[in-house]
Amino acid sequence: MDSPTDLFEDSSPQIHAFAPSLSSTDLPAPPSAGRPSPAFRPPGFPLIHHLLQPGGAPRRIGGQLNTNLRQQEDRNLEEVRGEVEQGTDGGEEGGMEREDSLMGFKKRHSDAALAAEWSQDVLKVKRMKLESRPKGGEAEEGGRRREGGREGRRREREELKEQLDEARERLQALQEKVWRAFGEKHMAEEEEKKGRCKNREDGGEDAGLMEEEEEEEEEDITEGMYDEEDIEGGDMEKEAFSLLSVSPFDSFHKQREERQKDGEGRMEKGRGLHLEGVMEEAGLWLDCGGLVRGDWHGGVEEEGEEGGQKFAQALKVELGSAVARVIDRVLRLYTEMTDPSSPPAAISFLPPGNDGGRERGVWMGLLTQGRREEKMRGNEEKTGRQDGEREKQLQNRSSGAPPHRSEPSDLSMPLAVQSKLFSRSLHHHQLPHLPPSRKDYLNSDPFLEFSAHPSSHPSFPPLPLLGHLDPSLARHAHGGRERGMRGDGGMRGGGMDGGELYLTAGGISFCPQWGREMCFFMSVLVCVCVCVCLLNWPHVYTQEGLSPCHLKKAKLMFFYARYPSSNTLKTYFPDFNRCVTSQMIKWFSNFREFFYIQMERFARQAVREALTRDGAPRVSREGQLRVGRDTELYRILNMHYNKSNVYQVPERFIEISEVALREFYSAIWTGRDSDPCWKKGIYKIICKMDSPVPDAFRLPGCPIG
DNA sequence: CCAGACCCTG
DNA sequence: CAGGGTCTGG
Repeated sequence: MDSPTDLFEDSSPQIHAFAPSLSSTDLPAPPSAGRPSPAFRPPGFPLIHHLLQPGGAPRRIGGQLNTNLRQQEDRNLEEVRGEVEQGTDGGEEGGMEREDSLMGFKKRHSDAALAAEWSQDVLKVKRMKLESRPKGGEAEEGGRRREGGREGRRREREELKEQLDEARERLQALQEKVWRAFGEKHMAEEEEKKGRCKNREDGGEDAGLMEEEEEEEEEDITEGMYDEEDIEGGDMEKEAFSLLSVSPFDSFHKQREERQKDGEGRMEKGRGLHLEGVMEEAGLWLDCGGLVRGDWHGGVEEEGEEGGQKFAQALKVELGSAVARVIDRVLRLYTEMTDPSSPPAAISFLPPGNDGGRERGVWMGLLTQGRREEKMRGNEEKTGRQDGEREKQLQNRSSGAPPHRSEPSDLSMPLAVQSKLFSRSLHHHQLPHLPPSRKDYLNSDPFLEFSAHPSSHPSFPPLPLLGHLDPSLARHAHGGRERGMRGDGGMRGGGMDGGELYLTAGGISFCPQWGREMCFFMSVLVCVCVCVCLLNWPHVYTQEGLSPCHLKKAKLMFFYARYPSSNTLKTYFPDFNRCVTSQMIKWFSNFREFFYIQMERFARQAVREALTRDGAPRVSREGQLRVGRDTELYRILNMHYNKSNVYQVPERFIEISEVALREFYSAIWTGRDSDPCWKKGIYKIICKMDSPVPDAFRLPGCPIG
């Protein structure tokens, strides 16, 4: 009735709304396993399916889920597993018709099959999300509309299928547009490019003042791609930032807007001029195929779901714009980097499985070599020395030799871009504006990092930050590269996180058979996957949980509130999201546990002492049953909740501690502790004694030093 | 049935 | 402090 449970009035539906819903140990085998593996079968299918196994995410937070939730996870897993199996068999059959039509639609593009597959994968992603997510919503509603909900979902699913078909068509249209743009822009920009190269040689990007800002941005990209020093510098990181983080998603968390204003302004200007249409298409496509449509058209009345809808809506927008940006970027990369001697992409592309992989590798190598040498000439003229190492690299690349354990090759430029973006996000030490090592970073104060900027609500972080926020990203980066393109796309032990995503991307870029279109699609796919990852595992960017500063603050809050509601927690932790809510609640559970254990211990000790002394407990009671600042009990509590002893323990907490101590003492003395539930009464008393947390705790940062 | 508290263990 | 199991009120 008024058990402590009641104090968490609003927490239940929100805690796990975005928590992993699947177990990491039960990842289905890659659907492609055991099948005749076409040489050109993109790992996209297994990739995206693995990505969709949220269990691959670290379980640290997910582990906070209680038993029932875990059971729910298992159930979801079973259903998703079934879905995956269907997806590989029946799903593909069904997809064949569409694929046929798609092939017919784009006969001249020999990679249309890939396109179809890719879009199928996206559809599967959506389908799987639809299958799994509404279950959470169902649970949240306590089964009230369970029966009706199923029919509703079926309807929704059908509705969605139609929309997905429509989305598919739009995607095709988009692809058409892209191909056209390839050819057209290639021709249109040849002259412009020559001019730019000259400018670069003459001394840099300042010369671009007569160019549109858009062109400057393109300059950044190519510089970053071709110049190792630039890569080490920061251009690529800027690109990574702008590529995925600056987006309409930010309107969801308006606080972020200010911080990103700079980059955004730059981006918005540079974007969407001649490619506006493409982007519109991309956005439209994603809008139509909204990933979790059922969620934001469902129970609006629930507060918890409302947040989910907002999030989903925001993600939808983010996905749309991110994909559009990737397309935009990749497209521009292609068109700009295309050498005059090389035919337009649409023409030069070789069919999948064709032995032209190596050939294409050479071609691409030469393609980039020209630009690279140009760039190097410029640099060497400045530095006045030759760089033999670079020559060697160039030779390797142009010979098509597999760039064993090196930076992603230039064979697949977009993927190389992606990989480098990821790489940069993984190798944090290369980021100039961030601490030199992960350890340092983690030892620093992420709480302050976040809350020092009111704008920095962890909504959708810059991609490069992912590597910082989730150590697992970096941890697996190297090993994964070694593994390269294993059949499972570099999966290890069913684990799946952003790091694995990178590995897969890296693996792709090592495959010489991959054509540019393939890489283009994979780039988009990778982007989508990143977004999906972030949707499913927001804790990936919440620094694998809460920081020591969060802990410190929570402990101090415990002086005031032993049973804070999740609303209270949200109020006092601005950088709070659903994933850390459960952890924070667990913390307070642990705090209470420690508190009551101490109370019981000292109460029992007092009882013992009273009994051994003279059998007259009343005499010693006043002396023993107090928690003055001079007592051992106080010292222990202070040590636990206020280790640094900088904070003045509120008097009220001492009073409450005394109440608790005496209640325990009384219960033990009267033998009520034989009742297995004897503590509940005490809990009830204590939970009514919460006082409001001072406003100082609302301020960002640690409340004290 | 489920979320959350409690309990125990590492 | 985290994780897993159990219990319980709603």
